[in-house]
Amino acid sequence: MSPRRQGPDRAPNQIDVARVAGVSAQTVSRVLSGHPNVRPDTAQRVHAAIETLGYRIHAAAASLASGRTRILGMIVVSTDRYSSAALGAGVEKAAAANGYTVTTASVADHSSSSAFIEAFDRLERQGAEGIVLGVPVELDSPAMRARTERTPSTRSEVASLQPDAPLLVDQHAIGRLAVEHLLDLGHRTVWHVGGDEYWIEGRHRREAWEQALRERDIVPPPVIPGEWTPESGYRAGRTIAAIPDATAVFVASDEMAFGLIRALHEAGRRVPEDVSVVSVDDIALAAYASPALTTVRQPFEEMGRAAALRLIAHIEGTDADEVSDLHPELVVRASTAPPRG
Amino acid sequence: MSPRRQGPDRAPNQIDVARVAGVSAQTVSRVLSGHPNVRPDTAQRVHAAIETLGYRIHAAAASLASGRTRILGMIVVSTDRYSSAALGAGVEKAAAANGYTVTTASVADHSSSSAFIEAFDRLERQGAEGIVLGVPVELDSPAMRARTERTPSTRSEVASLQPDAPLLVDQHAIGRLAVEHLLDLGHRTVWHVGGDEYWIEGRHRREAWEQALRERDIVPPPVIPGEWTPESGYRAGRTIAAIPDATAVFVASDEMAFGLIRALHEAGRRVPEDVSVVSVDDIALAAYASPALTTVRQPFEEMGRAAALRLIAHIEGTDADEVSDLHPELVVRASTAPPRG
DNA sequence: ACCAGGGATGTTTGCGATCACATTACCGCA
DNA sequence: TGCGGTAATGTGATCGCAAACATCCCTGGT
Repeated sequence: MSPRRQGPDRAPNQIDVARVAGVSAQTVSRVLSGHPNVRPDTAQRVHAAIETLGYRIHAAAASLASGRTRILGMIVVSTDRYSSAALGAGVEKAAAANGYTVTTASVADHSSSSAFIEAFDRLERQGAEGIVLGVPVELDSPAMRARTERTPSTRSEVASLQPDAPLLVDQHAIGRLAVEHLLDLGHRTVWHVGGDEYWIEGRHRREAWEQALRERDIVPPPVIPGEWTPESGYRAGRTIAAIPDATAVFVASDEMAFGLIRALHEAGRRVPEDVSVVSVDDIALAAYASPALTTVRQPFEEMGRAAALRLIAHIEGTDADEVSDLHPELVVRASTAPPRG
Repeated sequence: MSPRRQGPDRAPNQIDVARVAGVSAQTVSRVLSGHPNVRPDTAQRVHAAIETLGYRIHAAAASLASGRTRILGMIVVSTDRYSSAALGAGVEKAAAANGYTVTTASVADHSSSSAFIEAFDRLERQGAEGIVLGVPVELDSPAMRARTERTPSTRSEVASLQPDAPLLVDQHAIGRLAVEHLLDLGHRTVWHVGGDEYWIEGRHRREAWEQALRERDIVPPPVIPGEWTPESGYRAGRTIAAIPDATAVFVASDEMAFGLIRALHEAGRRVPEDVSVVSVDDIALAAYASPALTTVRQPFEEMGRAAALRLIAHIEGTDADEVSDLHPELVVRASTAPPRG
């Protein structure tokens, strides 16, 4: 793949292999693609020739000829957010297991929609046969619609491109699990520190929180805004600390919970004695916060895996063997307790 | 890139564009590659034709013809470790800024060397013109040597492939910074919770710790082993807690520090009053630990950026404009204090 | 012994772009 | 007016592989 090398030191191709093995190039191709109708001893000779020449298939040539690239694209936010990393690992693993490679394009969080389009185009140019969207994208714009029609895409958190399709991991269930745990402990109401409303997950968690409260005839207090980062959690914590009768908080991510709890401690409110906190994700550090976080676990790697498998099934026209539903799970640790008194 | 489509609905190619614009395909190619000798108005017509047809260049065909792919490979451990994620973001960003795309291969931590080789081969087949190694690989084996000779590679943490080359971020400086901070506070000695010795960073940090102690005529106490994870930090913390006169610890990563501090607290040792802790990385959550972590900051994203730029410079034969040295930096927060008494 | 059928292999063609080289158009200057 | 030189564009060959089609040979049935 290096600039067209001349002379005898250029990379060997199928013709070279064919010559050494004493067969035609087509037979080499057949051996490589696992075609059934090749005599075992011929295949043997071909493999030997491949070995001695150090031949490796030229992916660009193969995909030009076949029209297949076996490339999956992935668009993620360019932060070190834990969730993106784990999700990406899941996608990569599932792709590799199915003979696909993954190429990544990252965009800044809160990017303009044109930045997405550009990332999408870059991946399409590169030949991506399907794209995992690990970012909040408006899929309704004409530009995005044209693209998602052309190459199949999966929002990592959404089961399909149908706007009303169930989420890959039920975000409403997450909110419900958190809120009901707190109410069941005896808290009168639950405050909410939101994720970024720009993200669909953030919106859904808030909606679920509201709904769960309303079902018990509780009027939801105002949402305290956040944006996933520990810093924003800290700011929200100062707000909460100023509300004397706030005894229970549902915060949209573990990383925000770290900031939140710090702010509460600084204000002299103990967790969980004075304030109970439930968050979402269950990152590796959640168990090592002070106090250890009660949180709703999301199986990120599984989610990435599921997204990739779904895409691949779509690409290859096979039925997506129904990916086992991915259920969020409440992990009770030390940041929640019944209210005092 | 979808399976060879027939008929009039196939994707438009340069010939189609040429026809619409009333020029030859070669001229279209020239316009696309920014060749200087094209009249502005013809370029205009070509662009218009591209727009109306929705033409997009076919990367596989282009790279087959040109011998260039502008693909960078990246091998990372398939964990959700913060450092890998941030590093990857840096690589991606720098690559995109230079017209390269990044394809990723992940391997499990502690993989066999054959797993690396396989990942490397996958990336080479895909056409990677250079590979960023975000993993600890033995580069000395014949198999790896053959590969790194063929396609340029950069260990993300190493300045070059020379075994004795300076590290991209001076790992020895990290250890020195940490140890000297603690000694300057008045501690008699410093214990060390190691990162994984399988990783070169882990080894270097330990060496620097030993050396810094010896320079002040202190005999290093035994190393307490770890493996980057918070869990291993917790285990190490129980060990430390059992050592009555341990007042200062240098732990090889922030994530381990969370576990370590938890274990110390459970054993009734306060941080920093009884034990001071310095770690490495300065992840986003470090400031929100209890207590906030004193740590040696590594600029992960910059490191990724630097690795990518260095590779690209190598590929294109231009001189690597000397990447500004990446200096680790001690961030003093609340986990360190002078020893009592 | 002959033919049908299919397994094993070879030959030809084309994927979409770029490269090297050929050609044409145009300019300035003697 | 004619000539050289450069800018602008076109033509054919080629990259490495796989699809489609063609060929050959062997086997088994009658």
